[in-house]
Amino acid sequence: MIDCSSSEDKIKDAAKRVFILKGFSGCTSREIARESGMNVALVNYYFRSKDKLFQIIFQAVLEEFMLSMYSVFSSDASLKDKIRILIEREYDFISKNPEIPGFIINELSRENKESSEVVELLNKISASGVMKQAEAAQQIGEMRKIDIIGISLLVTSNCQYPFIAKSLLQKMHGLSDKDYFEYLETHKKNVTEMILTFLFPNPTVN
Amino acid sequence: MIDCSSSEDKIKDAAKRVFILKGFSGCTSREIARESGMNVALVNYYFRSKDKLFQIIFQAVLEEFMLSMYSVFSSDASLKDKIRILIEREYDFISKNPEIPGFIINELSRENKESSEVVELLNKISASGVMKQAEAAQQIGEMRKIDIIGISLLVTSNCQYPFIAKSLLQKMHGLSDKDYFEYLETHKKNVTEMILTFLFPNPTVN
DNA sequence: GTATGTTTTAAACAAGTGTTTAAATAAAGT
DNA sequence: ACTTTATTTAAACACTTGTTTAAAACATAC
Repeated sequence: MIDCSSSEDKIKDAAKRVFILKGFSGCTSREIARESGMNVALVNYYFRSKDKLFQIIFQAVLEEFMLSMYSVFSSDASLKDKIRILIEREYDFISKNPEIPGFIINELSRENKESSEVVELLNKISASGVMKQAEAAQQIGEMRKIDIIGISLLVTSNCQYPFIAKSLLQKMHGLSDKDYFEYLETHKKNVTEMILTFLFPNPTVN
Repeated sequence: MIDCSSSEDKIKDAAKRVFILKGFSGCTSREIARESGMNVALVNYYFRSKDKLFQIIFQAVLEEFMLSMYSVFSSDASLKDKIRILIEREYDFISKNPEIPGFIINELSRENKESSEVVELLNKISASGVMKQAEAAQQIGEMRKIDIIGISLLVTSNCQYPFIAKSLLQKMHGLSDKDYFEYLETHKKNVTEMILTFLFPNPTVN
C-alpha cells in the first residue's frame, strides 16, 4: 500500500492523527514529521508553524463533526424521528471517530479560542425550522417543555460521554475494546428509549 | 491572607491547581514552582521529578473523586433514593470541582497507567450490597433490567458531561459562566427525573 | 560560640522544543 | 541548452524543558 498523496497532504493527515490522539501540547512538530515520513522543516515550509497547522486541522475536524450532527435537522422527518436519527447518527459517527469529541472539547477549553463553526451551527439549526417544530409539539402537549439547550445536552451527554470516558469505564469494569464497543450498542438502545420517552411522555402520533 | 503552610504543601497545592487546569503535558515544572512561589529546584527536592509529583496529585484527586461517589452506596436508603442521592452528590461535587472529571479522564487515557483506585471502587460498591438490592428490585419488576455498567454510564454521562463540555456548550449558546451554571441546576432536575423514571417505570413503593 | 543536618537558592546541565537558514535537488518555463 | 521556480534536506539557531549541582541560608543541637 503506497501513499501517493502530496507531501502537504501527508503532513496534514499525520498531523490530524497525532493532534487528535495526543492534543496540541501532547505532541511535537518532529513527531508529526516522523509520522508523515517527512522532514521537520517541511512541516513549517507548508504550514509556517505548529500553531497554524493546528488551527487548520482543528477547524476541519470541528466542521466535520458539526456537519455530521446538523444534517439531520434539514430533513422533513417528524421531530421525534429527528431526535431518534440524531442519536443514531452521533453514535455512528463517534463510533468511527471515538477521540474526536474529547479532542474538540479539550482544545476548545485550552485557550479561549473563538470558533465561528461552533456559533454558526446554532444559526443553521434555528434556520432549519426545528425550533418551531418543537414549539408546536409542546403546544399540543406531545412534547415536554424544554429548550434547545436542554435537548442537545441530553443527546450529547448520552452519546459522547461513553466514548470520552472510555478509558475510565474500561478500567473500572475491566472490559476489552471489543467488549466495550459491543456494550455501547446495547447502551445506545437504552439511551434512545430513555430520551424519547422523557421528551415525549404523551405520544399522540407515531 | 498569608499562606503559612509548609513549602512542600505549597508546591503540592499549586501542582494540583496547575495539573488539573492544564494537564500533565500542558504545564511545566517552572510553572508549578512559580505558582507556588517556590524555586524550581525545590519541586524536585521534595518530589524528585515532575512525573512523581504528578502521580501523587493524580492518585489523590482520583481517590477524592471516587470516594465522593461511593459513600452513598453504603447507606441504608432505598435503591431509588440511592440513585437520586448519587446524582445529587455528583452534581454538587463536580459543581465545586468542574475540571476534575475531564482531568481524570484525559490523564487516564494519556498513557495506559493502572490505577488501583479505579478498580477498588467497583469492589467496594459490590461489597455494599447495592447489587443485590438491584436484583431484588428487578425481580419484582419495580426496576428495569439493566446491569451496573449501564446504570453508572447513565448517571455519569448526564452528570459529568455538562461540566466536561462546558467550553463547547458555552460557545454554542453564548452563555456566561453564571448563566451556564444556573442552567445546569435546571438540567439536574431534568436528568434526575429522566433517569429515575427510566430505571423505575413501575413504582411499587415510594 | 562551633558543628550538624535541613532547607533554599542561583546556576548549570544535557536533551528537546519550535523555527530558520542555506544549500541541494527536482520541476517547470524559456 | 539555461534560468527560474518550487520542493526537500541537513544543520543550525535561540529558547525551553526536566533535572542536577554546589554553595548559601537556616535551624537545631551541643
